[in-house]
Amino acid sequence: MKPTYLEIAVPVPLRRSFHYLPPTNADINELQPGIRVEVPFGPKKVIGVLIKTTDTTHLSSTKIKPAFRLIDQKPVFHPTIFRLCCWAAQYYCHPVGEVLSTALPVLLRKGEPINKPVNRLIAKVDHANQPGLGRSPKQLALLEHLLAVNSTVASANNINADSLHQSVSEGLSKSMLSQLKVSAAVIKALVDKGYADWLPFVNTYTPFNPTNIMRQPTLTLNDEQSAALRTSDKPGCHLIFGITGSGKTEIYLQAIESVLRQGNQALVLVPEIGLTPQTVKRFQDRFQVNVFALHSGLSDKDRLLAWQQANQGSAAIIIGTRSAIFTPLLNPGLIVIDEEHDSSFKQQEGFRYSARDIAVLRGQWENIPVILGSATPALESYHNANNEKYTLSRLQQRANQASTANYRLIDIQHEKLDEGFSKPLIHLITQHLQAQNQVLIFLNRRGFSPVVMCRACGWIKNCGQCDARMTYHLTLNSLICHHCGLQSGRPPKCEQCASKQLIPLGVGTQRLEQSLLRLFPGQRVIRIDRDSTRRKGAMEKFTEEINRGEPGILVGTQLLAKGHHFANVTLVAVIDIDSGFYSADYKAIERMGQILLQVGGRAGRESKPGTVAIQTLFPNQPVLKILIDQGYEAFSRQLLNERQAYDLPPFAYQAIIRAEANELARAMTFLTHIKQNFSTKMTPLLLGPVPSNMEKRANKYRAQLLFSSNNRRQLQDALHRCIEFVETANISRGVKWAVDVDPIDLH
DNA sequence: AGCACGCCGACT
DNA sequence: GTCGGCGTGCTC
Repeated sequence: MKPTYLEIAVPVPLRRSFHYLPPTNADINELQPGIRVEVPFGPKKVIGVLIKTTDTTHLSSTKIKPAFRLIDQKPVFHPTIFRLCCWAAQYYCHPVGEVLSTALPVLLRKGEPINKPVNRLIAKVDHANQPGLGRSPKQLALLEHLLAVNSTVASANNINADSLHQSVSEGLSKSMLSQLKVSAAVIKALVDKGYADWLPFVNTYTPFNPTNIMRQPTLTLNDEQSAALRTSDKPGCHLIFGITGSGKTEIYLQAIESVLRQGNQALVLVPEIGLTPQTVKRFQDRFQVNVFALHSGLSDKDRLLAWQQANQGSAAIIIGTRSAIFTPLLNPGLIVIDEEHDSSFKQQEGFRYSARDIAVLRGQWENIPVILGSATPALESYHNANNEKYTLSRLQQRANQASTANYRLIDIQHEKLDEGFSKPLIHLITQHLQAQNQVLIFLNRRGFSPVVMCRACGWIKNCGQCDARMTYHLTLNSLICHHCGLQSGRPPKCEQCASKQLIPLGVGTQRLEQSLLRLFPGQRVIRIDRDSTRRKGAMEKFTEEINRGEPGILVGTQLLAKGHHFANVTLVAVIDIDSGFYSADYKAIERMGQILLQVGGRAGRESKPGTVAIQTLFPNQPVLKILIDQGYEAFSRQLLNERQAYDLPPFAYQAIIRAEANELARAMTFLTHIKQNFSTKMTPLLLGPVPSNMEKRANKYRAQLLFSSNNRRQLQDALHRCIEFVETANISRGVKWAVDVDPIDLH
């Protein structure tokens, strides 16, 4: 018999697999792709994944080592997830070992068994009427509990560890006992009397029961919502383009409801902003099933538990951020991507995948519907809907009868600004406050001022490690670089001419907060940005205070635009929209439009009409006018026309090879080598290399080479050839390089 | 990515 | 004379 070799993906950034001999005592039937294998790798032991077995190898038999052991009997990867990972490794040009690794919960990555037996206290008698318990009420109660747990029905709303969901007829684990507040002494006494004992127990989960899934009744949908729900219930991808407040979540809920009724599971992806607590709560309030929210505070153990229950069909709904797209589902029924335009669905480092795009593919492979929802869809999604790759449902009414906000541009070309505020805006704010309403001030720039300048000679404090100015932070009385985190004290004098006249130029949220307190004495001002909400629970405290509804002013960055609803805000003021117009990045305008509508959507909920006031130097800017006069769809069409004219995505496919080094020349030379090696000049187009927008960042010089083509296949071929070249030709000394397919920012 | 091997400066 | 700096190269 020919020897069989194992082709193993090892979690290292190497774009190739490694051959091993099977462990000496391996059962040939267990060699299925997707099992974990512990192997020697250099001087270490690592956990790899079996890609496949093969009868041939290019290696001499002296080089091949035997694997230590097979960790799994059955593949730890659900077939679809395994296939998705292999596809993603290819598509995103990322080492397959690292891709597989990101798709697994941390504990499984480390080689934990999928089902680790846990010791449980189990009754050793079949009734509680035992001698010696008459004077021990607590022991008797415990024994009765151990015998009675059979009939216990797990509460569905609790998403904590192993205390529930499984049938508890087989005893109680340590954590369950401590939740029941049973003392160690009582347990010990019962064990000593021989009525109970600790035995290893393997958790298994059974698919949830699809009867009696509702906790709250379904709401009535309006015509638009009903149409959208009907459209979205078939396999395929469905875009729900609904203005803020149009009731997208209710459609998700009802789509999920019909999936659950068939005994199938739903996977919901949300942006990275605190998992939008209100959304999660609505799911848990509606359904009487296992809802797992994969938030950042979860322990590795809880994460594995959720993964297992999803994998075994007992979790009915899984809500998570980007990486949750790799959660296996026994009975997949639906994938929902909420706020699908959100950039957090694209990982921005390492394995740069788009969870949204992977979701669409996963839906195809599992033959289930995928619902993408947004008030401001990404241009590529809208484009796909226009091309009938996705269905499109529009929701243009606010479900709760609230009127839509009216937008108003404030021309500040001839206005003298008082710490960022124009006179008309101050007037408007005063009116809304006097009417006992709340006002939201939006500025996407934290800190006090983005520039500190010497009045005498014009010197500006720059970051020593980046090509960037340092931002002055009032609370710390120091300067911080927002790109690398470098912090330095406030300079006492100009470092060029020694003048003491150093002035902060420009406004950030801290400065707005301060001037609001001066302009509107006695008003409460709440600032919400990354600095003020860093503390755990701070955001919750703020939202609670805001929702009490007393008049006041909220000032903050885009944190304010995401996920939170403020019912009493009637005026949203946008301080500086103009930076979107002169950015070098062609996607800046799209993002500007999205953020304008998202933040505008915070105004005028409930019955109070809302106003959105926008300060701008360019009140006649055509795209801005289209957005405000005709809405986001007209705005999207306009941008798509421009993208088409310039052959930009979604009309072309792009990828970037990024390089960073200690000197710019090194990074540039590296990329030039790649380009020169690539003989075909026509397709795909190679642009650059060019230094990145911020050439120097955290003491590294960065450059990039852009690939652009109308043909995805050709783009992929070219990329793979270039990577092959980099890995064989010895040109990457001192250069850190990475591939970004479908980049969302071109910096 | 790790980790080892390997060849040149400041120390008991 | 050694300890250790991180440059380069390999991992089945």
